[in-house]
Amino acid sequence: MVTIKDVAAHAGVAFKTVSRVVNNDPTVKPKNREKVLKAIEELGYRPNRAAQMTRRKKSGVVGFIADELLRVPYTFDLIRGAQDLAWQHNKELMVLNVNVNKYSVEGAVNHLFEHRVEGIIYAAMYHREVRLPSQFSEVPTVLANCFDSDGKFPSIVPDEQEAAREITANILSKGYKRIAFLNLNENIIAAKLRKKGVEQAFADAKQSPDNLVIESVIIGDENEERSITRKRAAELIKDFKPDAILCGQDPMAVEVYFVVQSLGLQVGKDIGIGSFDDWDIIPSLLQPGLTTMALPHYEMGKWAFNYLLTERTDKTHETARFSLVSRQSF
Amino acid sequence: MVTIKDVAAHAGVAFKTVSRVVNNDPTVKPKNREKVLKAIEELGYRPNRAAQMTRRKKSGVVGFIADELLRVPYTFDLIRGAQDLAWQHNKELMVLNVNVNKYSVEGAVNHLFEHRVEGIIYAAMYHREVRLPSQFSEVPTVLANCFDSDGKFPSIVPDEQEAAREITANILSKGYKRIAFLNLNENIIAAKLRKKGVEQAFADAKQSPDNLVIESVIIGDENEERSITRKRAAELIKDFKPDAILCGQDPMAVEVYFVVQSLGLQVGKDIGIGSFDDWDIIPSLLQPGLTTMALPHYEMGKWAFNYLLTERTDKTHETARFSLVSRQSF
DNA sequence: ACACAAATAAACAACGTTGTCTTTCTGATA
DNA sequence: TATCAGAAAGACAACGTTGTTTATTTGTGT
Repeated sequence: MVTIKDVAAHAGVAFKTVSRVVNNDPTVKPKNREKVLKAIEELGYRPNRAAQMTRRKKSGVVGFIADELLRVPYTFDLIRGAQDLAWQHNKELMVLNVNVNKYSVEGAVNHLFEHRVEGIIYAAMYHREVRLPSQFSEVPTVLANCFDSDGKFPSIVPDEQEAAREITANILSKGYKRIAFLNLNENIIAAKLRKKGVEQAFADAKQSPDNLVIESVIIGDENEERSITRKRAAELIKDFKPDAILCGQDPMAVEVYFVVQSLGLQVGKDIGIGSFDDWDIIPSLLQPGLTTMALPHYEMGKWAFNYLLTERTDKTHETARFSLVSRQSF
Repeated sequence: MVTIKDVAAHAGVAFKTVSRVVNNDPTVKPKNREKVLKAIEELGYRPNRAAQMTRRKKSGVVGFIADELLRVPYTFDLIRGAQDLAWQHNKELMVLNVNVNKYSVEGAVNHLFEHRVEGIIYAAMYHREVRLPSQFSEVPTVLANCFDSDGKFPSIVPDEQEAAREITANILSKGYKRIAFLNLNENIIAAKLRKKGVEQAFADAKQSPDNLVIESVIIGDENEERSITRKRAAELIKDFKPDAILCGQDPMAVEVYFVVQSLGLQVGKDIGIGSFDDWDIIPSLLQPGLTTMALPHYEMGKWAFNYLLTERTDKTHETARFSLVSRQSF
């Protein structure tokens, strides 16, 4: 590979002058700068990042540990958010996938340390509490879509409660009165908080809680879960007679669409449906399109990277707002 | 950060000895090795990758350019495949996302060159022809899920024709006789080849082409496309009366499921449905589960990385086999 | 105890950059 | 024209490692 010295020889200047040109040092005479640029062009010189890093003693690398991520499509937006900002600021984002079976968190952190990362973003696939090995305290670390019990690390998580409140308020404001909320399993944090949000919306709107049913679907065997969802949805429609159903996640809404159709009803007309996630193409695939609260993954990714960038040290615990993606399901 | 010299001082040996220990050089006496390991442990020393790279003149980095990738969930398996192999061989996979609006291919390649990548995998979101800028010839490059017109680069693409033949043969072998194939737009390579595969299966099984209808859905406005799919599916069921429908991709199958249900028919009983892609959770979300040909993205990613690893130079053009994921839709 | 080879360890240079210090230009002023 | 300050360019060291050469230690056979 062509080095700074090759360029210098070709241009007939000292190699330090080439370095100056490459780094936009203004103390290079235009004539020399031109010569150097020409030589760079002709030889196809590109600075060697590894050498720069060793000399500068700065890596410009931020680590991104994706814990069990990427099995759910939209979670990739977390990475995308961080990536976009990294690119803008001329930093490298080193993404490492970890999961229980194959790649350990310890291994990932070691790897990142060898690259002298200037910070680490630790992101979880779903909103949950995490416990990080002590190594993390050696370098600025931010948690995205998760938090640690001690509150030792700054973190950003989706504002579940507000999201649930917002979509419920929205449903109510359209005149729907009786709502069934098919919540996720309540030992998941998101489910706990969303339940509160839904109830809050009811209280705010001064609606009787008699018009609200909240049920949580136990997550166990996936196939079983699906049958249960369909069965419960059918029963609810028959017994409770809701005029709107709120689903814990978009895939659940798909089931409900099928149930509704099989009962000869029409979504958005006979019954309203709302949901959470904005899961890949699912909401727009359904007919009518599913109105859903989009998880703020992209924003969280950006926030996390920005936190590291600005070298903050406060242990803030931020929440990010979902955004309502309106289609025609209610 | 603690360096090799700090460790040496702490252990009371020459810093070169530490280097030897780190690199498993057998010419270190057990006693010294132990001292050094202890010092490493105590000081928390980690080799500096950047320094290693400059000295060794090898980066150990392979670039992965994801062209418009990651908007479709399963395409991530391309990366996963490459990543897994990279990890196994102690290499770095540097993934760069490019797309028309934001990140240019030229920019990505430059970036990779600065890191002195030892090879590049260029992957496309869907099976298609690509035209790469000349820079790529400077470094070993493999194309995954795409190919170049000149055949200058080795490439691996899914075996569309064989996949179509296989699933069609499968459908026929289960006793289905009349098949409607809702193909993708035929100016897409996959659609062209799959059409051949379906016809081949019919010929192989000595079935009359009268029992086969192939239609391609024009991809334009997404919403419009969906209505068209539903409309055509309904018409076909009514007029052509197929006993099985093969869909160009899983999302299309979702539409067909709804149509079938609305006609009071049951998938897998009154009518068989097959598809292509194995798109995220869609196939298992449907009831009954959708039998579909899974794209071999993971395998292609692995193959591409392995090609670079073994330093092959032949310009082979490989195909990767889909795998049939059997559920209950036919 | 001695020579001598083999095993081990140390010293020193090198990788491709950038930081710092020194030297050499350049041009304005007396 | 001589002087001098400031601009520009060069020389040299340094970053943290590994490759190579040289020196030291160790162990063996006499």
